Amino acid sequence: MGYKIKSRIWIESENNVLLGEGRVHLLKAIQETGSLSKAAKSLSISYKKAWQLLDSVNKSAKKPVTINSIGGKGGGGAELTEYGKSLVNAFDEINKNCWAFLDKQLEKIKSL
Amino acid sequence: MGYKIKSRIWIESENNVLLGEGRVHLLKAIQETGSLSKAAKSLSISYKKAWQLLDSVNKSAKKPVTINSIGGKGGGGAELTEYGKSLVNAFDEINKNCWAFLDKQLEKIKSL
DNA sequence: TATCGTTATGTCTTGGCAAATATAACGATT
DNA sequence: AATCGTTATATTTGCCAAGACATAACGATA
Repeated sequence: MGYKIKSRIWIESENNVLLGEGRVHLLKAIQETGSLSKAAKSLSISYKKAWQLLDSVNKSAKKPVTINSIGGKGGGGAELTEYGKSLVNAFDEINKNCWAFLDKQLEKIKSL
Repeated sequence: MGYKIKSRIWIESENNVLLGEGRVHLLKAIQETGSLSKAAKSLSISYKKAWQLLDSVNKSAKKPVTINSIGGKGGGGAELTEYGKSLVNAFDEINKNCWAFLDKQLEKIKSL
């Protein structure tokens, strides 16, 4: 019965997308599973798409966001760096603040 | 050399999109040109796309946003209602406020 | 050195959306 | 009733991005 205000935010670095909601979801899934391929499965996206996203994040960031290992015990894996974790946390916080801010602004529409 | 934060906001009503940036651009162009077909040309989108967008806006809104006339002098035309004008103004204001808010939040990323 | 489950890429196919095209309906003006 | 530039809508065509598929590279372990 009411209006809702929705938003999507993202962070760019030198005209490249660094972080958005999809990328943050992926980073969180990597943190939980310890592997890029498992993260892709848990998000129901192809491994290729996940890899391209992560590659783009790491190329846009000033410091590495993940450490990826190939081969070895278990075949390899991926994990977030401390920098990556703090980026994810900062993005989440900004996003939540933005939602709260927009909810207040919505009154301007409802009163019309 | 710096990070930028970007956003896209939109307003939904009963799970239908009422207003977004594209729709607001279209409404402004209608206001300036007095016609949906001229508005479509000025935005370099097809007439069909413009018509579908406007139709969706009018179906989602509680009151008419435009008055469209078919035939007659000049073939017809479209113009914003007072309600339509106030919706556009409210959206613009919310959007600008959002940008300013996010610019402040960006410090949380820069300091990492 | 054979195995294993990853990361890292290239290629090929397809489904859905956008654009182009066509045409009907309309009504004030002449 | 003929004209005109719209609004309104259906149909077809074309294109691109996402997905499916395939495969190479890797290195710890045994």
